[in-house]
Amino acid sequence: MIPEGGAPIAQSASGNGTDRQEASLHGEILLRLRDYVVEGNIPEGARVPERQLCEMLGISRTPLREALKVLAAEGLIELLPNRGARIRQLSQRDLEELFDVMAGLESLAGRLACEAITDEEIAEIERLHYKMYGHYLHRDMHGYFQINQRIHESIVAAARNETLRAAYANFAGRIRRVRYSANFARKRQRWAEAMREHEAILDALRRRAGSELSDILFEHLRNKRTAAIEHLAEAREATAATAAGG
Amino acid sequence: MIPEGGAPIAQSASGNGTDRQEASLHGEILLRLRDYVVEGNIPEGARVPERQLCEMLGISRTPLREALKVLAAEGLIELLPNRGARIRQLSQRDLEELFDVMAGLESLAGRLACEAITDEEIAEIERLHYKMYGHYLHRDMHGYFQINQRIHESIVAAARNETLRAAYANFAGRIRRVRYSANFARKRQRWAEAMREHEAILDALRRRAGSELSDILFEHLRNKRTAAIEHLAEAREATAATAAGG
DNA sequence: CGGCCTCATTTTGCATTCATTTTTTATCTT
DNA sequence: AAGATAAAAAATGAATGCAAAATGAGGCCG
Repeated sequence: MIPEGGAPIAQSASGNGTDRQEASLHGEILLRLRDYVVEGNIPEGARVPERQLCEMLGISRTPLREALKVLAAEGLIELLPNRGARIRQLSQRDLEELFDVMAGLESLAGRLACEAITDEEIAEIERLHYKMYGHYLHRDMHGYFQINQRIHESIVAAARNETLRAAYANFAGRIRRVRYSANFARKRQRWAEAMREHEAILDALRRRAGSELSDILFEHLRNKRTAAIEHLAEAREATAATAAGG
Repeated sequence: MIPEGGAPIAQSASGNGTDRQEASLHGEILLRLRDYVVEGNIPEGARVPERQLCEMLGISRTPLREALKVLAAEGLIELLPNRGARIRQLSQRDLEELFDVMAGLESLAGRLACEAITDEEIAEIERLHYKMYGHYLHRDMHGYFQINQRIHESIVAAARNETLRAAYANFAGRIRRVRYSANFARKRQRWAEAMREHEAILDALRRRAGSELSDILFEHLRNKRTAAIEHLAEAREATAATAAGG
């Protein structure tokens, strides 16, 4: 007997760019669960009872468990033996490591992009850059961040390396929930720096200076990391205090 | 009823460095299957009937299928809908991409290593380097390759980034079977070049010149890639000819 | 004689069931 | 009353059963 209360399955969710394997229940479930987790719909460290998810998704435990195993392999959740699944709690160290790996991958993407990028693609990135500059001038954080992400994705796409793109998407998914909250909210100085770095990125890209671009991208992401970690540490302290204080 | 003909389960195989999750049947199966595939015990593109694997491993299909899903997520096998698992056939393009990603990760590892590596670790790598040089002088390919791999692993270890190490191990596993056969068998010139590059790597490492080391490592791996792809293309042509010719 | 269609067999996908382990709760002891 | 203990409830891990899809064989038609 299949419970019918849950959400419909068919609507393939719009995703984070990782591999899509449609049409098989567990594949569909995987996509939906991944997005669900990545979007941050479940609090960190929270237990995820299988039964509940089954009802929510309207399926039996078998395909669900298969999907959970994959998500665990991707690093999104933790699977404690005999104790079920938990949303993976990222320690500060984990985040530092993830940011560094992302930096390495983008650095690589920039280097490869210089070998293959077309003038049209560069023009498109320039267009995004100036649009982003507009958001910066208007202090529109949300718009800025969105375009910023598109620029970085464009660079990864220009690398013409599907394996790299998939790996990048995977790591991006792991830190996505943190990344959203890890902007230089009030740090205007850092924001200005980031803009300058982006100009340098564009410049190196125009000149197809792969090695140089690689360096700039790494440093850029490194600075992002520092800002994000600081921000997150403050946020966690705050929530810890709230939790403790009542 | 559990068939008892198969191999015993308990012996945790020595592995490729990816995450270990012992003690749960599917975890044990995952380790064994991964090693089994990585070692190249199954020909490329071959179908792997679940039933047969179940008998071989002495388990039911449920944990096996969970393990297969994970291996597919890791990129070691392919899971065609309703058509079962195949050992993933790596196209030449796939290999190029994989080598580039490996190059990027090692490049990153070198950069990070320069920030944290101790004098003792450098000394250890130097020791390996000279040992490798000995193998080079004696034209001992196998010994050379083994030490070479240990050097690269040492650099990754020195990066002090567990996330990076796991990703590196994953990608290394995917191309392991190819890598073994992808040496500069008769190309003595390339071998000499590789030795020179290794000296440059050591030099940059001693000076903790992260950005420079990053460049050198990338180029080093890039050259390796070229050699490997060429070698593999020849090998595939040969086997194709053999298969066609009878 | 070769290509196509139909049917039997095999294999995969999923649900259900059984066995263990964990977690909770109620009771008992100190 | 607090802690420990044991039984009950719930959740996980694995196996089995059933339906659907794919593969292969055999016959039919051109």
